[in-house]
Amino acid sequence: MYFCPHKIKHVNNILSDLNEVQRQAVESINGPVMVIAGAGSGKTRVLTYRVAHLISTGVDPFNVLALTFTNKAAREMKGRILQLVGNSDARNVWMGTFHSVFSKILRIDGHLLGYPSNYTIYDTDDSKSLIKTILKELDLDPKVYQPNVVLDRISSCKSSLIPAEDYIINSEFQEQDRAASKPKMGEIMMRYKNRCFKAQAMDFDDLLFNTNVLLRDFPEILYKYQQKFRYILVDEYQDTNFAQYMIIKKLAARFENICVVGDDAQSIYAFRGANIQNILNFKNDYPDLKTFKLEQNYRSTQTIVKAANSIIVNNKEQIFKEVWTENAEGVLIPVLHGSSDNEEGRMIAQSIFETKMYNQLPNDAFAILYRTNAQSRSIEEALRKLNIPYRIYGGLSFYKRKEIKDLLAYFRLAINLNDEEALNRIINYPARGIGKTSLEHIIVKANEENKSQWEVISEGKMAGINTGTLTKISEFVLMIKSFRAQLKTRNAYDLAKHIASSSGIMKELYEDKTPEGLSRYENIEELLNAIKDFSEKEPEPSFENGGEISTSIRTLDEFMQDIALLTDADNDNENDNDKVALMTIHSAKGLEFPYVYITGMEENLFPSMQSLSSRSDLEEERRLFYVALTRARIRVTLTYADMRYRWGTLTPCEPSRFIDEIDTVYLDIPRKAPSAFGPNRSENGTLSGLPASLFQQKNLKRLDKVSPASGTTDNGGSFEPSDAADIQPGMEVDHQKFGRGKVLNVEGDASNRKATVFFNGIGQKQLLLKFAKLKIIKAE
DNA sequence: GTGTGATATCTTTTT
DNA sequence: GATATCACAC
Repeated sequence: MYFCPHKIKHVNNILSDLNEVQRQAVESINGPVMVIAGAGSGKTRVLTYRVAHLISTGVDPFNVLALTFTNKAAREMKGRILQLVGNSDARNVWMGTFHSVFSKILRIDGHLLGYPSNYTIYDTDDSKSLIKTILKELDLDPKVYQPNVVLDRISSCKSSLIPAEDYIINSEFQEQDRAASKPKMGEIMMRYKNRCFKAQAMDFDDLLFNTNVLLRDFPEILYKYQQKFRYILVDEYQDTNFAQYMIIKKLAARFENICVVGDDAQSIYAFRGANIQNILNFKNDYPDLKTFKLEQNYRSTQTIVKAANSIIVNNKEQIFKEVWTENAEGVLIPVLHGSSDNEEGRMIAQSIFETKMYNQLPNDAFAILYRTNAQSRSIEEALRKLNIPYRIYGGLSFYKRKEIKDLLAYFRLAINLNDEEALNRIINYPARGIGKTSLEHIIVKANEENKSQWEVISEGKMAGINTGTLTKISEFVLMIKSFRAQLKTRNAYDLAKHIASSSGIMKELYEDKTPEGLSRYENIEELLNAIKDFSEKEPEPSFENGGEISTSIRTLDEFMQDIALLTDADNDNENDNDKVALMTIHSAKGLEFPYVYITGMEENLFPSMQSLSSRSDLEEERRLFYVALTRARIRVTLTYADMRYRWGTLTPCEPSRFIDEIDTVYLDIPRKAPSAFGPNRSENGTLSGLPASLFQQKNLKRLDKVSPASGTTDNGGSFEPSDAADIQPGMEVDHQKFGRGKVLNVEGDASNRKATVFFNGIGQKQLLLKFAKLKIIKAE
């Protein structure tokens, strides 16, 4: 029923875009497949084409599961597949992060484990705060049992599928904990587990842990999902942990149509339990495995590819492969060196400014990468001084801001009355006279009588609390109950607005006239706007309702499920995207930019101090550097400083060993430190180490095809935009930055006309025609 | 019970 | 430099 001759022709055409190995990997749809994909070798391409190919050969999209690590990757992939298949069937593919897909499974079948379908998801802050409460109850010193360390331990146990019950009786662990003078670790773990369960809450690791339990203990459930997910694809397989490995193995056991894609050289999440052995040993699990190695890099210049290779050979543990490229040799890697972190920032800003002017590039051709989020400040300052617009990815997410979490806690508590962390957060915010001592009474009573805190306060009988406070508590209970009563009847936006004002949060923030208070108020408004958008959006078809689009109202409950696993990187503002990107190297994984700056190339920072003690940690840092280098298409610049503010004081720094590890023939080290503002000339007389001839080299054309960002310089002044009023749906248009695309939709009145355009290889963009320069190529 | 100011600790990296 | 916790005055 999915047979459609037209579609197949379409996909066959696309197959001709692929190189031989890529095509084989896409076409081997039956049986286990492993794709070892070097950086920039078209890994995402293989995955998306594979899904498209599956669908076009008649596989029902409902039977396809594609797992990624970030929401962003999932969304991009989905967009590209929709484009390839040209059919909304593809919407029915289950595509998402491990955590989001498993959380969905648990919403459907978690009742077998005793969880309601609207269980709460605790984020790291909730987990830490619960640990602190437990430490207090057990009268343990938080300096000995640092919440971070405790949580790490809990987390890595769950990632390795070790239940707390096993941990606490395991003599080896007891030994270790005694040696680390943390003998109560097992007890904390048990308590943590029980408290989460009582609160009907799961933390991030529980989503994996419990999914595994579900599939392990309920054969009929396992059977159901095995039947459903006949074709499984896993992205970034090198970053899976043991729990993820076991779940995938179980799901794939029946049909063994499993395709994992990864690059051992880019494994950078061992610190949170990723097990590189999963990819190294994959062939032991599936003897008739087909392995494909993608070694041709289409992204970067020869210099970058070879420099990256010269780094990674320093690692011992890896699958042998040789990444190569046909691209132009390109420019050497400039190494800039400033006297302080502030000067480092200035040099980067200056270099971007010059490169941008010299080559007429947009801001988003540049990315600045760093090891730790704290490094962004000096760079931001320098960019601001030169009026270079930038955008920070990661850092504190919108949903982690205090005011946002406060309001969300009201929603959470209304949805799940047992959500302890939410309750503790808001029972006295805004201040209503229920203080620390009262809360302690409540917690003690709840523990003594083995009740939830909500049960205790809703019964209203508490010794040791004065009657005035009791009244306030019962008012609070009544308020939450009234919110709860409206969950199913009002749409998300109406109810959210109601809660925001009648909880007193709006008033509290409105009265705060400091700049921070103002911005907090605006954030709440932004959240409400997001909920409004959500309320008006069509619900996605889902597995449970057979893909049917439901017509019922969108509730707050649904909104909370939607955002529980979202991170900052997910609210992309499509309209203002011409900005320099600032992010950690970790969050740059999977992305590419024409020009990349890797900053803070200093010992103890990159590689980080903590990694220096063990070889495997150092190797992970080196892989991280490899990832950073291979993000760049045209030029990568390394920077470091002699002095840097750390913990508020100026500390001296040494250049990173990683600079020495790069073969010097690929480096461009200015003989004398360049001045902060003079033109930044290197030895061969080129501006910022960039020969003008770079753009005339014929091989680089190939790069231009992949992403037109740099192609704009080729036809410099010849771009003449068409009149915005002439743009109509169906037209083929050219955009200076995004290249060719098709107009899908146009809306809004003359001054505010907005077009939705699908750009080849980039995806769907919303453009304000007032600003976007589009040239009509074909009028349908 | 609330609010203010002083001080200790901090920094990996993310779902 | 920023945030979380603590001590003390209301």
